[in-house]
Amino acid sequence: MTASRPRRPLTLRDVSEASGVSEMTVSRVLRNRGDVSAATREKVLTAAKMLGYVPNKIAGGLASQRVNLVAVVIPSLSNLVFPDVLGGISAELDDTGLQPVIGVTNYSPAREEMVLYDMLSWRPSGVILAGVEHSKASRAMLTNAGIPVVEIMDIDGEGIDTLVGISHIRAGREMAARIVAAGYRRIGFVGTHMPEDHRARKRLAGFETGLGEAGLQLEAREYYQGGSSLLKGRELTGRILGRAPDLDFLYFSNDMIGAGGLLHCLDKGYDIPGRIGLAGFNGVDLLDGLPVQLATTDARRLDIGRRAARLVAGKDTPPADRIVALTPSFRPGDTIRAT
Amino acid sequence: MTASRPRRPLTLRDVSEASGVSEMTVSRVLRNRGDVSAATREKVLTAAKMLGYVPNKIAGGLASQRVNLVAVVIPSLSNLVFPDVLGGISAELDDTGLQPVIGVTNYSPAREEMVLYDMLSWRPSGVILAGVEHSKASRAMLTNAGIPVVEIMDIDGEGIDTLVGISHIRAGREMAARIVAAGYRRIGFVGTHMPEDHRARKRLAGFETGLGEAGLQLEAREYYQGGSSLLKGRELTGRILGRAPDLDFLYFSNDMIGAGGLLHCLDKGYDIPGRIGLAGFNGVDLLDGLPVQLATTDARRLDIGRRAARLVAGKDTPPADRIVALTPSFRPGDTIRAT
DNA sequence: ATGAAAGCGCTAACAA
DNA sequence: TTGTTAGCGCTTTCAT
Repeated sequence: MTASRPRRPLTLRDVSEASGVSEMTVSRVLRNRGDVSAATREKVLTAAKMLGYVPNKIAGGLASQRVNLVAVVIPSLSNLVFPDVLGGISAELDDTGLQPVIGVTNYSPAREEMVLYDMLSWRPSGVILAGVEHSKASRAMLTNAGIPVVEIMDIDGEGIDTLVGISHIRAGREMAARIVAAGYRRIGFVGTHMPEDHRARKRLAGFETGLGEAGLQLEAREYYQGGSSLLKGRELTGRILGRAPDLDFLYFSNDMIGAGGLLHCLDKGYDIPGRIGLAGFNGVDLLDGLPVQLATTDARRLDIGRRAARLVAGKDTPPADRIVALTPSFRPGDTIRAT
Repeated sequence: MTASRPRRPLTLRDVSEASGVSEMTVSRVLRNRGDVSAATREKVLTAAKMLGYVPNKIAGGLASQRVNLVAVVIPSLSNLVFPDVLGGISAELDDTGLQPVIGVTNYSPAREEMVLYDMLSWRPSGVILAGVEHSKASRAMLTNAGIPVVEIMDIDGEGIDTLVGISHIRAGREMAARIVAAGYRRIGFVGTHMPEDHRARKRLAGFETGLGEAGLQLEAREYYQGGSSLLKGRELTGRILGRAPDLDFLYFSNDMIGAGGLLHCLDKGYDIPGRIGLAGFNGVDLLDGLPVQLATTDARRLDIGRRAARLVAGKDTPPADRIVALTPSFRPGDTIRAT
């Protein structure tokens, strides 16, 4: 038995009248707050359900000065890594009454600023955002918001409040060390050329540092723009090996183009990992079924999401130094010689 | 020059006092509404920026009874298709002042109900949600909300308000017709077993209808649960061909497991598309670099997102029959014999 | 072009 | 256990 189509959205008052109970008590029942007798409770719930009442959180938020939203700001949804992070956040927020609201910046600081402004105007209970590089205005907004702010993915830089992530500089450096230890010497890099993808940039910087520590340097680089796909990985790999045929290792800025590169090398019949070795970054499960498994670094995406969520939810307290540093783990796969 | 850290969030009143202009005029400036002299305008903007004022949309929404949010409800983010849909929505909403808010249901009707309840309690200007199958309560909520409701992806079923999508029944049926026309006769299916993935179910049903019209039927099926990956596609394909080695075609419920199946067949050295043909569904670009291109059907994800967004934004008016039917397009790839 | 008053629908704080 | 009152920060409406 449903009520007929209302022209005006229902309010607490409607439920109050239908149940013969004060608005305040109705409010209490609907929020499970305070003591309400079982009988009243029943009456109210029945009336609310019959009318099809949906509370107005706009009004509720204004009155209580409290909003159960957590702003989550990420650069992209099509980059495979972010859905994983969101999964971790969402899982950990599930039993807290907090709800994530997602904003996408497309790696643009200007857009990030707009998205933040928009989200903060809803007065969320906390903010989780990717990266530590933000415009001055963004930093100011976040500082002034007076709510927990967790910057995720990257811990190389100055945080606003709390950081949760891995060091990409170190991840790049350690990959270089492994590659050198495995005996590779003529090493090339294939990666994105987005100036705003700071994490990719830092990995490369760390990688070059690592090579330098072994007295080596990058022999060739190939950059691309836009999203990553197998096809692009193939093309770029063909190109870099065309220019520098004697490379014996390729480091890719992510698994997707790394896998494309791998397919190119398989196509050409190169001996992997003997003649040439390959490594990507992220640890994307999606690609696990390829004929040969790409070496990579697991970026701990799920854990990053979880830890960040626990912090904004108040389940964890931030460490004294305000940095939660996770350890990326190396996955050898089949594309790098055993040391 | 930034103002010092405020303990209390800033209000219009603060900007009003700092600029010596009434709250009302400040409000007008900040929303570009009504006539305000250039001088006043300047004063207000300066004051607002200096203080770092961020408007309170909670209060604004309550006062104006208008909220610039569009609820977007989808089953999953890790399924590659939804980010594409979101891309279309986001692109089309960009110049409307409307903002998408994403909710994820994990293919659970109960969760969909909760997500909807939650989102509707923020009084959004419209709702876009995937699929036409919803709980009775969900339908009631949406009907009573008094806002545009666009159900996307699927047009096989009864809509609440407006539908934008493709017919999955027809997509399955047409794929069957092509396969039969190409001369394949012993056909198997590999797909998800989620009872709540209605679109996959309908494609299979349409596919079987199509086979039936040619006097054929499925020779074998292999179901799986959970997400799709290359690895899973490999395993299932190995399994189904183990059980039914004489199959000459495999229809997969999506491109990801289809690609896995393809890799398995390449591994085994099967003649593709001679000895065995393969087809997936969706038209996912990500996989374009595989050694052999999988036949598939482009599900028009981006267009679906765009058209849905145009409808909720009022850029388009719904057709008389309230159904925007898009035509999925077949992509032959290399895994199906030429007709 | 600008301002003053009222009130959006709810909840905090207090009273009964 | 239930009810009353005031007011959250903004926008609508009307006045000037």
